[in-house]
Amino acid sequence: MKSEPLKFSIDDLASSPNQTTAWDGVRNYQARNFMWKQMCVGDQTFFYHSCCAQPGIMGIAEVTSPAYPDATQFDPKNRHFDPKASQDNPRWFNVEITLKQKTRLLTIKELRQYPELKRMRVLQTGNRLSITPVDPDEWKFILKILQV
DNA sequence: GCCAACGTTGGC
DNA sequence: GCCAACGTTGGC
Repeated sequence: MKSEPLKFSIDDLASSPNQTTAWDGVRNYQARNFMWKQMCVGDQTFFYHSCCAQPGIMGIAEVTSPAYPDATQFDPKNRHFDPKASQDNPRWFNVEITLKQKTRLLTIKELRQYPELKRMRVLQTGNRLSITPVDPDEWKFILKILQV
């Protein structure tokens, strides 16, 4: 799961109540569907910093709530307000995630050096999805690199 | 349903 | 700041 550290960094997550946050504001259907239809409570995710000097994996978080309607879509004052969404027919959903641990910074540059990760979704050219699935093999391999 | 135009993302 | 890539919008 990607986040721009200037907007919401891993330290922001660490200092959130219960080290937990709603992953709201996602306005891409594919990314929404990953949260809505594929994520389960207990799933783990890498927390990734994007759009910064040193993009890369910063830590591990866990999904701690099922998907529910994203509250920001109903709030006209919120920048993620969606006039086409209604309480009866919400369009956007989010899960909540909880920080499990910070890791060292594992940069995109380093990630790209491992042939084992060549097919990793987040590394593909032109990938702009803020949420992408990680293969179990890729997951295990990265844990090994991080020695966690 | 097609497709051009436009906006956004994100690495560099 | 540049630029490639891609999603969305909207006219037809």
